[in-house]
Amino acid sequence: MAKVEFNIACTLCDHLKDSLFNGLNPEDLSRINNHKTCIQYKKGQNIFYEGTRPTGLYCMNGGKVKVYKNNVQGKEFIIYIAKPGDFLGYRALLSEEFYQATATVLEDAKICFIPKESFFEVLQKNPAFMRRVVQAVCHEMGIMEEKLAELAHKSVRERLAANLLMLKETYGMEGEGSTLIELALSREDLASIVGTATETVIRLLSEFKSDGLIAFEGKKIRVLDARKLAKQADLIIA
Amino acid sequence: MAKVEFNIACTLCDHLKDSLFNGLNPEDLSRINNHKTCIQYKKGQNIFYEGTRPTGLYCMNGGKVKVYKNNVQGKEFIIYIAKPGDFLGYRALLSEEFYQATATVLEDAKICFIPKESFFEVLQKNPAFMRRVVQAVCHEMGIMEEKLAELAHKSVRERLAANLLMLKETYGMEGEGSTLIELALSREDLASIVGTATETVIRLLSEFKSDGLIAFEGKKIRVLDARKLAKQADLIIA
DNA sequence: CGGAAAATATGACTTTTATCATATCCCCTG
DNA sequence: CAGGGGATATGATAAAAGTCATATTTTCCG
Repeated sequence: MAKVEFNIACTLCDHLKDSLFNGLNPEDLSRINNHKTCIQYKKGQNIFYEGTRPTGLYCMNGGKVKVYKNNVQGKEFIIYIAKPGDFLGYRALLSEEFYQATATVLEDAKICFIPKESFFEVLQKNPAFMRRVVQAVCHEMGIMEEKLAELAHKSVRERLAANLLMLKETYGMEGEGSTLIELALSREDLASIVGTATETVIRLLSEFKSDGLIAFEGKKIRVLDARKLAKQADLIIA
Repeated sequence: MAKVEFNIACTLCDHLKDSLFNGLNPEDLSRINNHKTCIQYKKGQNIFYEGTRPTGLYCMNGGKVKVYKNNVQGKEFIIYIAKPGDFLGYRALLSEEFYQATATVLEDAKICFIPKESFFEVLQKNPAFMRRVVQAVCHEMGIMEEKLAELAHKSVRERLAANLLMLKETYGMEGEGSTLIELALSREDLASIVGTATETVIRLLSEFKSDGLIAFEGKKIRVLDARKLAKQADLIIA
C-alpha cells in the first residue's frame, strides 16, 4: 500500500490548540513544521512496531491509533488510544529505548512525523517546552498508576463500566449531549482495553444494554445512564 | 514521634552515584545540598499522603519505602518500593498535581527533602539535568506499561513468580550470589505488589517452597532456582 | 449480488481466585 | 515467662471469569 502524503502548516493545524506544541514560539514551530512529513494511513496500517528503534515523534492530525502490547499467547493489551492533537511514540523516544508497544490505525488517520533531531533541538533550546513535556509525561504516568490499581483490584464488570465512561469523556462529541463514544471499537479491542476476554465483554455489554445503561448505534456505543454506569464502576457508593 | 534529623553532604552521599543527581555540576549540587533537610524515619511512618500537595522532592539515603494506593475497600496496591538513591514523590511534583499515592516506611529510612523551589531552580537552569529526568521518567513509564500488560493477562502464579524475580534483581545483594531478597516483606505487602489476596500469596509461596524454587530465611525470601521461577512466570517457553 | 470470512452472540463447562472460617505460630512486651 | 496480638497457614466454599464449542449476524470483496 503506497503511502499517501499530505501537507498542512502547523500554524494552520486544527489541533495545534490541543497539542503540546501549542504555545511554542513561531521560530520553533516553523522548525518543526519545516522538517515534518505528513502521511495518511488506512485502518489496519501500522505506525511503529514493538522492538524497533524510534527515529522521531508522531503527531496526530486525524483519526485514531491504538498503542498495544502483545503477550506470549498473542493477546493484546491496549495501553492507550491516540486522537488528534496527541503525540505518539514519545515515551520510547525520550527514554532512548526501543518501542515497547506497537501502534496500529483504528480509524483512517493523518499523522505528521517529526524527526528526532528536530524535536530534540527544540526541546533542548526551549526549557519551557521541555518543562511542559515533563509535566504532560508525569500526568500520563499518574493515569497509568490509576489504571494499575484498577486492574489489580476491580472486577471486569467494574473495569468495563469505568472504561466506557472514560471513553465517553475522551472520545465523546464536543459539547453537552456528548453521550456517544465516537470510536468504532470492536468487542475484541474493547476487551483489550479492559484486560479481559472478548466473550466476557460481549456478555457484560448485553447486560448493560438490557439494564438500559447503554445502547448500540451501528458500531458505536451510546452511554444512556452515566450515573448508573458509574455505580457499576464502583465510583459512586450510593 | 519526634522527627530525628541527620546530616550528610550530598557530595559525600554513598548513593549519589545511583542517583539522578549524579553528574550535576558542583554549584548545582551544593544548591541542592544547602537547602535540603534530612530526616530519619521509623518503620510505619508516613512520608506523604494521597490527596495532599507536594512541596518538594524526597531523596532516599537509606531504608525502604512503599508507595501505594488504597482502593475503596481499603485494599492496598503497591506501585513501587523506593530504595537508597531513588527519588520519591517526583511524579506529582513534576505534573503539579496532588499526590495520588501514599508513602510509608517499610524499613527504617533516612530521607532528604529538597524544597520544590530549589529543585525547580536547578531543573530550570540545567537542561542536561532536565533531560536526564525526562529520560528516567519515561523509562519508569515503560516499566509501568509492562506491569499493566502483565496485570491484564497473566495469572496470579505467573505474576508472583515474575515479581519475586524482579525483587531479587532490584533488592538482591550486590555481586554474584545475590539470591536473597533484601527486603522483609509481609505476605500482605507481597500480595499488594502482585495484586491479589494475602491467602493466595501464602498458598503459592508454599508451593514454590515445596518445589524447591524458593526458601524462607527469617522474614526474607531466597530465590533458589531462578530458572524454574522464570518458567513459572512464563518468561521462558521451554 | 452472493458467498466467505470475520465479528458478535450464547451456552456449557472448567479453572482460577477471592472470601470466610479457623488454626497455629511467632514475637513483643509487661 | 506468660499471654496477647499480629502474622502465617490451611481448609471449605462461592463467585468470577476464562475457555471451548457452536450459532447467528454482519461485513467485505470479487
